[in-house]
Amino acid sequence: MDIFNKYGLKRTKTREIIIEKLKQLNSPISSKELHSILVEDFSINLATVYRNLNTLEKLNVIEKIVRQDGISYYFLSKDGHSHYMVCDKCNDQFELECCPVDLDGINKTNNNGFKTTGHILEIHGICKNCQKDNNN
Amino acid sequence: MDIFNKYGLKRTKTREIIIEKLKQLNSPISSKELHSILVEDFSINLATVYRNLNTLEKLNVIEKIVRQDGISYYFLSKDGHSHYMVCDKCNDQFELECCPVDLDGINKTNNNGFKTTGHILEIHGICKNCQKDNNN
DNA sequence: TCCTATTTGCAAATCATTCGCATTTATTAT
DNA sequence: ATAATAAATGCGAATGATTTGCAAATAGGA
Repeated sequence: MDIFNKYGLKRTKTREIIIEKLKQLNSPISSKELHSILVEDFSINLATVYRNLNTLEKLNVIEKIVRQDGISYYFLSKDGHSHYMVCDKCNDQFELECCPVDLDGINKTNNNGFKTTGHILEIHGICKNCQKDNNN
Repeated sequence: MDIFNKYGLKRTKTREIIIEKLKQLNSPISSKELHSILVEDFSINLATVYRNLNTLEKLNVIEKIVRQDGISYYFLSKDGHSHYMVCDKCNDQFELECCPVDLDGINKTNNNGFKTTGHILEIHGICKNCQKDNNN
């Protein structure tokens, strides 16, 4: 029995193409961006994209990160977690090879009884391309 | 000459009380929360709070962080940067003693020409209090 | 004190996201 | 395969945070 069925949800065409596209992209994308890519090939409503991304996130099929622009970005869940470098000029993204956060250290140094469950890290900077293009 | 003057801006009562309150709080706060605290004692418009927080951020007097709830939080700039643990239940915040991100490691491991300028880190978890209160 | 540029208050606009509701569709039992 | 029904979709309206236009108020210099 598949994951949708398990929670009384349906395996719809919309969900398939959303998951498929996220797999292709392999990089966080916003609801609106994803919608505008999908409409090129399918008739699909923006609200439906929002709803499905929310659903898929609850099922842990995808993950969400809210960037500093205040917008939610979604990507297919992977084993372990991932972080990204984001170019401040072109918004291009690069996945980090590994997680550079010292979790043990955090709990040792901050003995305030806080039980950490996760973390959000986002590296900002300028990508290779934008460093040349001094325009913009 | 003070920093406002330097940029052709005025030292208004509003700005003074905003800075004063952020100093007292010493912890990131949203525009709306700040406004609702300030209106208790002063007549001040929400849009004015938004505008001033934006202005102060541009002057680097304060810093902004967009949390996973999609809302902007502001706090007085300090020497060096700071990160916070945020309780997923009560939203209480705790400043980290030090930055647990291995920046050198990042640049060594990810040799993609990206020039890092900064990073956003947010630790999620459950605070001491909310761990007892199994209610909520 | 007067002048002028900056601020403020207020209401309307914007932008991302969510919601209500009627219609369509995926499942499951028949 | 067909009917029954719960979930999904489209569409437009609602929401909530934040911004903006504009007229009135105010700070700081002459």
